Amino acid sequence: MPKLVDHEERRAQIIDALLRAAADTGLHAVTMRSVAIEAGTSVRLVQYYFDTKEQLLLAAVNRLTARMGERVRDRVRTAGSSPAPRDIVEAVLLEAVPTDEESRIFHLVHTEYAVLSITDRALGGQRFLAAPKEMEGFLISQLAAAQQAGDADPHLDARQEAVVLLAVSAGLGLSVLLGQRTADDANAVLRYHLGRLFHGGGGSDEGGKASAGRNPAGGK
Amino acid sequence: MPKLVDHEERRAQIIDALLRAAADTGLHAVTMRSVAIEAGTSVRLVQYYFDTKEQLLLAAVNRLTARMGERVRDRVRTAGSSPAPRDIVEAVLLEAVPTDEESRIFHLVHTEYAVLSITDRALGGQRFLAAPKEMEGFLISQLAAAQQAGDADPHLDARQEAVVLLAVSAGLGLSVLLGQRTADDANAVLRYHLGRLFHGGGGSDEGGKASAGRNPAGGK
DNA sequence: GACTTGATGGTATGTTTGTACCATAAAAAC
DNA sequence: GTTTTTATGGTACAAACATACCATCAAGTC
Repeated sequence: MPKLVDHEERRAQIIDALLRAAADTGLHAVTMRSVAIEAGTSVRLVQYYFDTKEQLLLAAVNRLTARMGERVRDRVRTAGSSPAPRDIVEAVLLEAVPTDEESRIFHLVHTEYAVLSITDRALGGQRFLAAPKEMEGFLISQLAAAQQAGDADPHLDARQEAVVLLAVSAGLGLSVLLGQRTADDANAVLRYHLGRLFHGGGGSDEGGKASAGRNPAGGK
Repeated sequence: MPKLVDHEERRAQIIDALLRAAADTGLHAVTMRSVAIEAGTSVRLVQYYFDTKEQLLLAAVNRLTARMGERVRDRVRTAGSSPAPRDIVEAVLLEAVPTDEESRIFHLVHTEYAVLSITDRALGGQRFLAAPKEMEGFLISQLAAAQQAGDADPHLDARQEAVVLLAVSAGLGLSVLLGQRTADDANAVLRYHLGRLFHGGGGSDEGGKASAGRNPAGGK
């Protein structure tokens, strides 16, 4: 087997093993051994490609944030042929709600890293600041565009609405991870909120309040 | 010193030491030794009062959720002489935004526990489900009351708005913990959102959009 | 005053962790 | 065909951890 090997590919395999292990037992319980076992190799190999555990964890979080960015950009790109701001915003924010198993692993480990970064200053303390700020600016511009197109109330404060949107998205995503809500319900609520924000010109799911979903909470 | 000692008080002291340690170095890095040092005693004493580490962590999360409930009820109680639903809702939701150091410790460790509970099923997997469900019901009833009093648009879906409120509150609180936002800014955004939900009858901070705060993001 | 009990400290022990070291087989280079 | 990389496995080791065990000192109990 010892052919020449694509290092980047091996590293990616090991990092993916780490992500699975972290999603399964928690990031805090990830060890060199558990990663090696999950990857189906030896501890020595993990050392060979990442030297130290800290570097492995760092490489993993880098891959994670990079792929998170890709995911969001993919959503924007595939938001339809000539998407209205509402469609773009909806697509982007829905990304924060984990649906399939892969996205669940993704967001779970991402959340674990985010919380870890609060106390472990070594772990790129400002790694989780840039992306949200950028996203906030993006949402503001989309809201402003909708206002100018007459698809949103011009009296709204675009910045504060953007912050609210970001918080709703993150809060709903977290609640799904915590098992407090189904992904379907979270999606429905997010769309409901967007329906209150944008009028007219809205995506495939029309009608604002109408999309109450299966109302899993029952009557009261 | 070996007088007779109030066990509950000693346990509370040790748990508080654990909370401080967890807020400082992260819950994952808390050890019997670090708790003992933070509490100013020996490891043996921590064993004496909690036997095993797992029981210590469990006792801590119990104390945490209990005090969280107290905090929310305190907020409701001191929400003014004859509070309108908006005042009550505002008071309750603002509790999720950490302001002083004590509440920061509180919410940080609570968040760490919540994320930990996703993967550690031993840690009362359903411990973080009851409180939010109860809260959701409470918010729904407050919104319904406001609608009947004419302080909120009767066309709104009270349940979905309640879920949005919960998500906004959690999302804003998390963003403050992550250092993405100041507590003041988070409070202002939350009040802005409430201003959009309730009209008339509202709390001390009047005017909806007007409360833009110091706008730390600058122009665009 | 003798004795038991409650509260505490110190230390030993077995396990797990990250990392360093030794070994080797296959390919590449010459 | 020998020699040098490259990729991999196994193992050894010091540190840290949770926990169990031994010791002690001050109160209460009789």
